[in-house]
Formats: sequence, C-alpha cells, structure tokens
Amino acid sequence: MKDLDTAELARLTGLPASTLRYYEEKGLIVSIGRRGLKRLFDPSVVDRLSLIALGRAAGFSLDEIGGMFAPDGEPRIDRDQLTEKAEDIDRTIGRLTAMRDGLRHAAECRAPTHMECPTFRRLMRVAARGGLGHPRQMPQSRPELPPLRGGASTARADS
Amino acid sequence: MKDLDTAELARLTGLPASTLRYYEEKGLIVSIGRRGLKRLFDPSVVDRLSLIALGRAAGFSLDEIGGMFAPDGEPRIDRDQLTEKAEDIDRTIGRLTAMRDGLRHAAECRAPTHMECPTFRRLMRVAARGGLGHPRQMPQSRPELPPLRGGASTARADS
DNA sequence: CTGCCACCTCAAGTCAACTTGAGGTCAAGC
DNA sequence: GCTTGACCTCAAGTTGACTTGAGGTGGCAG
Repeated sequence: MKDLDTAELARLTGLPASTLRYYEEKGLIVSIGRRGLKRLFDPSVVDRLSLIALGRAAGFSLDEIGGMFAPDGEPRIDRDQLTEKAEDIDRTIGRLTAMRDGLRHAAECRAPTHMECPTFRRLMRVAARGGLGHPRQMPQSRPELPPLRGGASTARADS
Repeated sequence: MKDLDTAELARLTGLPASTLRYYEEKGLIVSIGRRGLKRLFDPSVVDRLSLIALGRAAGFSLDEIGGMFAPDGEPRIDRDQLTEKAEDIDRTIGRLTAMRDGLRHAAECRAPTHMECPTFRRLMRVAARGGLGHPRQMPQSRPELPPLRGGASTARADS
C-alpha cells in the first residue's frame, strides 16, 4: 500500500489530524518523511493507532501506551500488565455494579423521599467513605460517536 | 449537635478544607455564619456531603449534583435521572466486561506475539471503531484511599 | 496586650489529552 | 508564474475538580 499523508490517515482512522500530530509529537507514531510540508506515514501506523485506541479504551494513559512499544516499533506488551489492568477493570465492574443496583433501587423505591430509604442511605454512607471511589470521572454517555470513516469504497484498517 | 467549623467538617468527612471551600463557592454547601473568619456549618452538611460523594461516585458532575437540591436545600432527585444514570452505568459495565475478558485472553494467549492472536486483533478493531469508547478516562486504581477520618490524633487538613 | 497560627481570600496552577488560532509554506492547478 | 488552500508550526486555550501559594486577619492562650 502507498504511504499515507495526514489527511488520508485521518480519514482511515476517524481521528482528527490534530490528534495525529499530537501523537507524533508524543512519539506514539512516527512519520517516515515529508512531501513538501506534509507528513508521510507508513500504512502500518493504522494498526498502531488501533493498538493505541485499544490501550486508551482499556484505561492506559498515552504515556503507558508509549512504554508498550519497543524502540524498534514492535509492540512489547507485558502480559502481567494486561492481567493487572484486567483485575483493575474487574474491581471497577464490581463498584459500578453496586452503584447501578443502588441507583435502580433508589429510582424505584417508594419511600417518600430518598433520605428515608435505608438502601439509599447505605449507599450514601459507602460513598462518603470513599468505598465507591471516583478516581477521575466515570466513563458513560458520550453524546456522539466519531464520524464514521471509510467513505465510498470502505478502506479497511485490517491488513 | 454543635455547629462545625471547616476543620471539624474536614475531619468528619475526610475531605480537605480546600474542597469544602470550593464546594461552598460552587453553592453545593452553605455555611450558616462565621466566628471571626471561620465558617460555621450546620451538622446537616455532613449528610449533604455524603450525598454529594454518592453523586460523584455515580458519575454526576458537580453541576448536575447542584441541580439536585431544591432552593430550600432539600434534595429533589429525579427518579428518571437515576434510571438513566443506572442505564449509563450498565452500558459501561458491558464495555468494561468485554474489555476485561479481552485483556485476560490476551494475557494468557500463547500466540508468539499479540498481533498474531485473533482475539486480540478483534479487540483492537473494535477499539479502533470507537466501540469501546473512552469518554474521559477509565476509573481504576487510585493509589491510596483517602485518610480515614475519626482518628484521634491525625488532624491534618490545610497546607 | 501581644503574638501566634489556624483559617481566610483571591488568583493562579495542575493534570490529561487534545483543540484552536494566528500566521507561514509549498505542491499543484490554471 | 501566480494563486490557491491544504497542511504546517508553535503557543495558548479548554474542561472539571480541585490544589497551591502569597499575603491578610482575628480569636484566644499567655
């Protein structure tokens, strides 16, 4: 496949060009040259960007993701790191499940005010102790999906 | 119970004094007066702070939480809002579960490199399409729990 | 009465991951 | 050859929830 410029890569991945420039600046992707001012990317960066997206979705920071690539560019993903993250997520799922059930109860509870519902008050108490944590912000409800890439001829990211 | 000043409230709730000031500035809590410079709080703000903590844990923003109190200070929580948030969380749980299972597989997978594991590549593809989303940041792994309040000797609050 | 120091105010800084904007450049089409 | 405009650079802005820091004040122990 032919090398890609920023606009083509943006179209293929759905990422804004500004993000691609930012990722390059951070060293997450590498351009292999220029045509005039325009960056040229090897088609393999599409895969790399998928991997970055996966890392982000798993909750890794960009810096952590950067550490998952060997200097030669090959992904070197520590299996222990994955296991640890899986356990992290598992704990999060537990917290969220408790939260979801508590909210559902509170929504259906017939107590005149929430403050009189024992379940709700128990939930409040746990939250106050930090037992449900809110490290930065819950995920949830993005208003919109990114613009679907792959205009007419459906160029696929998979090789 | 006697009225509380900022330091006492901080000790009771485990929240830093700066956070309490910030919450007051945002209108989330109200001080009922001053003794000299010091704010005085009604003991009921402890409950209110628990409610705020619960809201945060559920993923509501401070502004949203602010909207859950009637002008008279009574919580007026919309049950539909709770249901909606519960569904939000439920969707998040679904995404996280897929993520966790995918990571676990990848951690155990015997393919020589992750890029050769079909499961891993499928996960990558879904992430690249935004199917797993990462609205801001996954929760997960806070380094430490907040200082347990109620301790006799540890009275740390302001800088 | 004096001094201490916990608490105050207000502005600015932090963090992460980007986005935005002003101003510049150059390959390509006419 | 000249215009066009997509892409470039670099600095600064955004968001949310706080924290930090400099400089001020007043209740209370001595």
